[in-house]
Amino acid sequence: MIRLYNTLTRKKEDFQTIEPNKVRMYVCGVTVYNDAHVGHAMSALVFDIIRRYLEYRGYTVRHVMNYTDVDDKIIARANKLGEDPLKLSQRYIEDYARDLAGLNILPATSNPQVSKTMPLIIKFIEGLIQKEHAYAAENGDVYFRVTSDDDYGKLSARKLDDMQAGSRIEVGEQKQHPMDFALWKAAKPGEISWDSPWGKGRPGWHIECSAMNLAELGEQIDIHGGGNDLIFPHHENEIAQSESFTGKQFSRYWIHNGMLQLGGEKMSKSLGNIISIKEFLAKRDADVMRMLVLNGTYRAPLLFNDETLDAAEKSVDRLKSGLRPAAVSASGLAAGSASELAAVVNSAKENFTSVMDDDFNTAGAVAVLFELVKAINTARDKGATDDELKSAQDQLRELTGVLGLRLQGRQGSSETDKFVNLLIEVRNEVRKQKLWPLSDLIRDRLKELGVTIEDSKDGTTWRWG
RNA sequence: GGCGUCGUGGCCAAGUGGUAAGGCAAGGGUCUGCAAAACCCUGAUCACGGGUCCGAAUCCCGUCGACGCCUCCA
Repeated sequence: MIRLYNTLTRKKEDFQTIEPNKVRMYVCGVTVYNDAHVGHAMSALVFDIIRRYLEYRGYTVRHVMNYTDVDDKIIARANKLGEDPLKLSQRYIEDYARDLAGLNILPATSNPQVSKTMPLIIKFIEGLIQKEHAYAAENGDVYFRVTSDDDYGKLSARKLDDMQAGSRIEVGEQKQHPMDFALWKAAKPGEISWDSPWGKGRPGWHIECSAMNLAELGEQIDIHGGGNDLIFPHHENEIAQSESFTGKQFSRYWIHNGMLQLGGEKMSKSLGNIISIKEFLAKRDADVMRMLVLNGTYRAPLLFNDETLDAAEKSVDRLKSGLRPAAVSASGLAAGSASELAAVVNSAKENFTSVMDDDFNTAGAVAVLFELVKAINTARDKGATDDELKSAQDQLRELTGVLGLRLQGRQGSSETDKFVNLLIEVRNEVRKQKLWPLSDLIRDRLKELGVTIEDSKDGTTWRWG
């Protein structure tokens, strides 16, 4: 039984899907107006890991991630660049998809866009007006009436009375209550707009997700996810809209990831302390970012700096060490050692599942994998053959795969490998003659070229990386 | 100010009632011409102060501190 922490109840709960063995999961995507940063990567990774694990546990996951392609910032950027806003956002949608692929994140089952959901959004708003949960203002804006929703504030644990102090009304807004929020915004001159019963305009931020949820997954979903900075107001307002519209519970479980921290602060576009996914991938392997996330708790803040990244990189290397082939001199394991290895392999899967079932405890899961690595390496040191290592290494590959780690070493071409082998051969001759300075020179120079040499009493091995 | 999350060894970080997983770093050792890798060994009583309990890092109260939200935001 999987248990997960539900923001709605602030407790861990048993995971029960609406339909047996099927999961309807909606995760808030990004607003596409410039390069996505590693904070977005964290969120995408968290839900990729959750999705992979649910699939590993036998669920069919319908994973929807939206793109907000109509928005103030997109319009502002497009105006600045003299570009059509929808073309601009389309460009960044493709760009983000590439970033995610670079991070080995599985494509969502579906990626709806606001600009392609207009008829349903308008229908949704009309429905809310009919039920008196919303009202059109004279200027063509439409607002959601928060006082019409009895349990408004339940997700973020706020009460309307407590919130009014901090709220504000922009010039030109015609709200009946300060906390009312826009479902539809009347177009300003020159802005991209769509026709509606309230005149030309475009949707507010929150309504799109409610509408796309309905279109893609139906009235009720199992999991709704996103960064914890979306709890209020975005997700709170989504609940208000959807539940007021359908009269049913919207999402059973709400999962929120913590924020990536850069220098003690949340990384965000508005703070400007940004490292883009592209910049990251130019310097480090995708596995490093994933390991950074895996080593922590998805709900907690995640420290992103050279120190934590270096450690993550070393951790990835360590996992890879378990996949190395048998020693050159491997002559087979003694019976006792073979059964020790078998015992760890047998318990690994069970332990892995048991910790992951507990609210996706990836840090615990990684610890299980390190135990497996240690057992494999110990067996190799004791003379295990490739054959004897196989089932353990298969297990390691399977479980790291569930977490989305690739553990690929750098590859050379068969051409370059020939030359490396030649150099190793020459070096071995040099070593026989005990010409150590020359031998070490070859090793050092190859290291600079990305080839690591390891000598043992039984021979020399090498690898890229 | 309000609401929320959290405070575990040098760093990252599991564990949420029965005497503290794992990774990184550091030190010692085996192996090695040297190195690297791998393996073995070495370290914390869990922010602080009260309380509940036979027993608490784990529950309750308080203090201090950090972060997030309350405005766009993964």
